[in-house]
Amino acid sequence: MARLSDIIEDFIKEMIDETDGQVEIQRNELAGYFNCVPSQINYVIATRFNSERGYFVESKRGGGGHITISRMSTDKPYDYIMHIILSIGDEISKHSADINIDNVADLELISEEEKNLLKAAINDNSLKSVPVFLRDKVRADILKNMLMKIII
Amino acid sequence: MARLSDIIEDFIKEMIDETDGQVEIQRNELAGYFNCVPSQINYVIATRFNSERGYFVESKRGGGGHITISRMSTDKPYDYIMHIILSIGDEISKHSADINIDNVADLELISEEEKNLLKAAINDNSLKSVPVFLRDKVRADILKNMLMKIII
DNA sequence: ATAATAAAGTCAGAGAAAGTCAAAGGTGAT
DNA sequence: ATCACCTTTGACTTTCTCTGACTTTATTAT
Repeated sequence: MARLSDIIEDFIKEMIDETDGQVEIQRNELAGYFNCVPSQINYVIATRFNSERGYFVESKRGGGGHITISRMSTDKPYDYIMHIILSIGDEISKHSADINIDNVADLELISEEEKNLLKAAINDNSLKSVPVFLRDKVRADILKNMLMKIII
Repeated sequence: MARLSDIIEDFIKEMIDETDGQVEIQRNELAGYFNCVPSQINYVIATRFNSERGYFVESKRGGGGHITISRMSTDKPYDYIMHIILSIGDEISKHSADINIDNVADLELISEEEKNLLKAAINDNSLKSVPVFLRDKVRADILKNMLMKIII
């Protein structure tokens, strides 16, 4: 059951694919196209095109205003994954880990199978014996260790 | 006299059969159909569609929310992996885990990359924050969960 | 300069869906 | 009749989405 936000997300991603990593949108125009309030575009951008997901957003208000969304470059998979590893820190929630994993999978830096394995390794079922206060720490260790293995 | 939970279980299993191993349900809708409280669906899922029984469950809350249930595939020659999963027990040493992983890789049931990921997930570096007395238990959970994901 | 207009941003509240948990209700074996 | 185990229920919580009123910033016309 794809919600409107999902549809808008897909639409923007297709635009980005077609334009080689960067797209400029008009918030009101896009909202008009999808028959929603303009602020929903902000919601989609905030939840789907944030930096955790590998996107960079700039905008300008006033006449001729616009929103520019850029996808981080994946020319150098090693650098990109290394960047993620470094950004993970000592702890990571399951939600945040999933986002990072989806991100590298979306960029085709890992296969679907690898994505599934990464997710299976760090979900709460795998970590059910670990005391809750330690889980996010263990999750970060596992994720970093596995990502590191991928680029080695 | 079949309890309602059994009826719901059968119903979901039939849906899974018809849709080739994976089904997406709407918790409230299903509860409405069976005239029960929504949380009964959670009960059925927790008791009948858990990983010990070869199912994987994911879900999303909020508008457009849903529950996805996947069943281990039966048409692939993965009996051996299931056998290993069942034989692992509550704990497994790193050494023993490595042997099992090598075995599965030798039989070409998983790729080299998958083998590396499995090993990376369960080594002592990944588990360095886990108290030593708990490590083999966590290792067993992670390994079983990942292997299960492979045969889904 | 100033005012009007044309964008985009913010934020809180309403709504939509699933999750949790403990208490109550059945059922079957001893 | 009791105990242990399974099932059912519902109140409360958490997460995700959508909306609209209000604010801020930039450009254009007077």
